[in-house]
Amino acid sequence: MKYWLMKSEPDVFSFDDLKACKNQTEPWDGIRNYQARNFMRDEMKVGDLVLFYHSNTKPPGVAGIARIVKEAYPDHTSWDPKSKYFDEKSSADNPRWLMVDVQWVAEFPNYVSLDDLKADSEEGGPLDGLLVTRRGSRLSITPVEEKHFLRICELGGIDAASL
DNA sequence: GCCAACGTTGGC
DNA sequence: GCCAACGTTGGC
Repeated sequence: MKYWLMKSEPDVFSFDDLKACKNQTEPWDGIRNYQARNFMRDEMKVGDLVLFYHSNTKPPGVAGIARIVKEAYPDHTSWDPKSKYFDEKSSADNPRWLMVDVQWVAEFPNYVSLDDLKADSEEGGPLDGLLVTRRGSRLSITPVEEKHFLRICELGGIDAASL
């Protein structure tokens, strides 16, 4: 099993929004970055756990845990001219973009802010090497090492063994 | 709202 | 295949 961090702007789609979805599950559409797409296509499996990160908000940080419940399949918004995610180079016959289905799992009792993450990301710290705290990191889907995932659960106040 | 960092596009 | 121009992300 792998671990991931996925960014979403809460004004667009928040962790609470995911909880309110039918079956607490929603397709993660709109990914238009090849590196992120390739992670979904090549590495994401059902059962992988996801840190749900709120970007472009105050403060940015991890709101809780989600889970991959459906592996990569074509993102239909990419060939819908009415969608803001429309890409004229994508079609149903030859889809360029993919999405996965994500299910809400548990909210962190303690929101883990970006400052909290940074505080542990210094050299030799428990989150040393975490991609999201690297300068200039803009990738919306990043892999997370197991030890980092466990530490962030600890900061969030959730026993990872209970997931 | 600013802007640094990074990705994509397209002319050559 | 290079790289300048442009667009986007996302913290601040």
